[in-house]
Amino acid sequence: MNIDIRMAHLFSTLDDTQVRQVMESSHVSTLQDGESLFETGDEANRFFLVVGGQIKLFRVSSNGDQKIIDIIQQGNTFAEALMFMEHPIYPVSAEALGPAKIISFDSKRFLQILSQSFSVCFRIMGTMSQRLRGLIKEIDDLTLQSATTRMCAMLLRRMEEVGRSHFTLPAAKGVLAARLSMKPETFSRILQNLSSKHVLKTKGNEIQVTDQELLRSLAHLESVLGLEPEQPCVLSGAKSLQIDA
Amino acid sequence: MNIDIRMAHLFSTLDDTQVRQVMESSHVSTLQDGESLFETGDEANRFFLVVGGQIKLFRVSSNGDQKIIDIIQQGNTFAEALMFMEHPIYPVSAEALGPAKIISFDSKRFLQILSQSFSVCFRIMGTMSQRLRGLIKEIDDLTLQSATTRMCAMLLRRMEEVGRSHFTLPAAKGVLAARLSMKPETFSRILQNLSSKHVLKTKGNEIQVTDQELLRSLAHLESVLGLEPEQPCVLSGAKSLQIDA
DNA sequence: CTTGTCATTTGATTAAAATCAAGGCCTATT
DNA sequence: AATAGGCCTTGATTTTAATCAAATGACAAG
Repeated sequence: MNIDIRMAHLFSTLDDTQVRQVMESSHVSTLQDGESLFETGDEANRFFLVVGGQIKLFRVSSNGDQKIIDIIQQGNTFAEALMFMEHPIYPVSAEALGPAKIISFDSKRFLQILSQSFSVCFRIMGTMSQRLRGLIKEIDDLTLQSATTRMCAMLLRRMEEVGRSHFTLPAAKGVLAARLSMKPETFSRILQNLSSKHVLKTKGNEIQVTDQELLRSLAHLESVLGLEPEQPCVLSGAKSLQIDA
Repeated sequence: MNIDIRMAHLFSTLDDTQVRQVMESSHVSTLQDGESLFETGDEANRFFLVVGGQIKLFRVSSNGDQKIIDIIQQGNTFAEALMFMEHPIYPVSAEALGPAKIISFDSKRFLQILSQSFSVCFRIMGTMSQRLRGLIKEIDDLTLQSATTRMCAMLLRRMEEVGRSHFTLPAAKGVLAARLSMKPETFSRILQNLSSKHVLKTKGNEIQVTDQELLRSLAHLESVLGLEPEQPCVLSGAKSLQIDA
């Protein structure tokens, strides 16, 4: 096993001895698509590093549909925040999104190592407060904004991430829909509407943004009000999806 | 100056001595609307607590218009994540949104205090992860549930808090509405509908829960599906608020 | 090449909550 | 008591997204 866990910044400041210590309590698993890692309410005595693929964190509501809280990309750790709690319980469920490979670590053991180094502590606090920020932002993404706004914000984020106006969606549309807490149908319709407004072109999972300006304003809800009312979208079912006004 | 900075989770586990130490390096400022606190690219050696008002975090894009990243509400700290980084640079600009009052803290000094003991670090990490959990819960409160569900959950919480089925709403209805992320009108209608279903009686801000059973099930969305469809509520405007169905 | 499965799209409909527009009802001040 | 300004309520309407129901498409297995 020659994976260097220092790729994850949680471990990046550990020296060789510490890495060895940590690895002693670790366990590598290969997961198939949809395979569960843990569920909401399980006792949380391990945390994880995604070595390959993606892990989906989600909750299931009583009516059965799931809200995707986060999708952890390879190279990142998750559930490490819980290790500082008294009776840690996973607040979400986790399963592989496509085939994935993960390493799990014993929380207690890692805490012991932490108590040797402040710099590792500080790093963790850094990640945690970034995550806090992210969640807070997500909360108002979810409350203050419409489905279209959320969609545009996501596209914009993605666009800035890759640095080009042409890119591939980072996951299946249905998954992204859930992530943005909307139904796949709604996702599809919004995309279709943006397309009819010449904001972007789609081909499968390929997106080509053509009107960056408009996308940006839609994503921020500002200036949208300033747009001139245009003739309604010709597509009959799309009445409710009009961007303008 | 008798502000207790322990209202912020970052400080919540500090003892009196530590609070005093932290306060020594602090500085209180009153900001007018639009007054700048720092700009993108500035060296980040302080972090902040919003005591009053709101602070807007934003970036200015190349074409000159600004993108709002976040709005920090009073009682919250911001830019503290940066203090755990190597060469901290503010990634956003910050300015007051309306008149605001903030306290700034010296990051290095705070780190020194942290370095005094692992237990303080661990406690902070503990609080942070609790908060993380809280936010996750809040996210699905907001996404997985309907306005009625949120309302019922809030009433139930309140009821169990005071331990009686008769209680006073903890704030003005409009405020509660905003808290539950709905409009005052919606709040009013839901209350009215619950009333017509004999779940509760209202008189001003007084609530008397009469059907605890039903309230509970509405708050959990379970078993709601099992209810028999009843005749529609007589009030014409209330069609969309029916609980059953 | 067919079949089956799964994801996506499309259309029609319904439901939930926002919005718009009055009114009503307190309570504080004059 | 009269008036004004806040809330809160109510009604009508519109908007948004969910739901239901079918097509369509894509891809892997046989």
